[in-house]
Amino acid sequence: MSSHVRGSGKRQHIVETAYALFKRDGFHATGIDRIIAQAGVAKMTMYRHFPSKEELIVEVLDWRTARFESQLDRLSDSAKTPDEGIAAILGWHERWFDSADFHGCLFQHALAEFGEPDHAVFAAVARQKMSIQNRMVDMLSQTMPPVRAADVAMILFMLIEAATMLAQMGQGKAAIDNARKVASVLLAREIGE
Amino acid sequence: MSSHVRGSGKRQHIVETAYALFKRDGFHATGIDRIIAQAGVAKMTMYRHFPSKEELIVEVLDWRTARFESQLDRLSDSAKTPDEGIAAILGWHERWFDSADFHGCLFQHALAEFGEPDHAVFAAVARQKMSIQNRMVDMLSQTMPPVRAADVAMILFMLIEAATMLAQMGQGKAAIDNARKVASVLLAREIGE
DNA sequence: ATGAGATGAGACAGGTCTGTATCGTTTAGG
DNA sequence: CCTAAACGATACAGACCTGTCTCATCTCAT
Repeated sequence: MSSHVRGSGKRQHIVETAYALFKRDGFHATGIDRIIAQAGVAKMTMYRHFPSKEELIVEVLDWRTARFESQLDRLSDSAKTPDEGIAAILGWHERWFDSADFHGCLFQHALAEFGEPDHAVFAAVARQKMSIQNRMVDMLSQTMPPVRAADVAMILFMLIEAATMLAQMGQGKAAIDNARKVASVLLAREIGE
Repeated sequence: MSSHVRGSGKRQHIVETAYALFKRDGFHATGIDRIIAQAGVAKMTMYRHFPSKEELIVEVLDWRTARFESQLDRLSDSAKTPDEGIAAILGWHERWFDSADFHGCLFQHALAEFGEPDHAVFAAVARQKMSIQNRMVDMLSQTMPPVRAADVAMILFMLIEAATMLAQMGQGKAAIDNARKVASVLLAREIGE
């Protein structure tokens, strides 16, 4: 009764259910049994789609990366200048911090639980973090030399990542405000040499 | 032969052994059996000192906070100006990133695995993060008004936290360099209003 | 040296974990 | 309608988890 999800929609349903549980409880703390129970799916159905829990985690992270990218793509369309683009990204994060079930950055959490550099989950995290960083480099390269764009992008990236962590500790508003102050300086004047 | 650790030194030995394992493998992924085996200690010895694994985790975090604080205290003694103090903290982190068994920030990892705000581990993380932040506020208050010192301290704190995470992804050097660039601007000129 | 506390060693309980196997049922496409 | 694939339900294996319990041994201060 509850679900007429069919075709390959079952696979996606498992991914999104696992995402919600991983986000709230963590990866090691979330068992396969809880995922399939929450998804209303047989265990073998999950193991036919994903060869292991680890592969499911990678799939969840990559799906989340794609969704995040498409959301930022929509924001970029309505931003003409780099300043507007950066402001849009900061605004997106500020709204995210206030969303109902915000539990910090899933990729930061994945990095914490799977910190070995040759782990598949580590690679998925690196993909997402480089993706957002490259996005800002591209935006900033419109109005500044590429070397400086890389520095400014990394600084903004660092502030956003830290703001996400601080948001989990109840200081998201102040963190975003301070990130904006630094951004305005970085985008207006020179820094470094 | 391996151990003549005795008295209440056994408790401390368990804490430091658990610290090394938690740091490398994470909290949920590290079982009690591995901790006591690595420490060369009976299971009941551990459970007489710590009522539960969760309390052991809190103890490990608080001990690590104290050690971190005493290290920074020594650095503060040889720093006259806020600029020197901030530079010393950044330098400490830069050396930390290059240390042999660097695996990122244990407190960030704890926050990832125990993200519920009313959890004892969460509180231990918050203590450490506020501690380093307050330390910088105190340093900066020597040469700037307290409101601005709070903002600058938070920005520097954010850059340091993000640099620690980036160091785990192999970008620690560039991250610290960029943190230094922002610090020099924050300490020299005005920001915000 | 003697009694009290700390410890070592290991069995044990009860639960959960990942992953596999089996079998009956449902669904979808030709 | 009919066949082949997908799915649900469940039992199962083997390992690991946290935490408790017992008992022999060791250490140390008095």
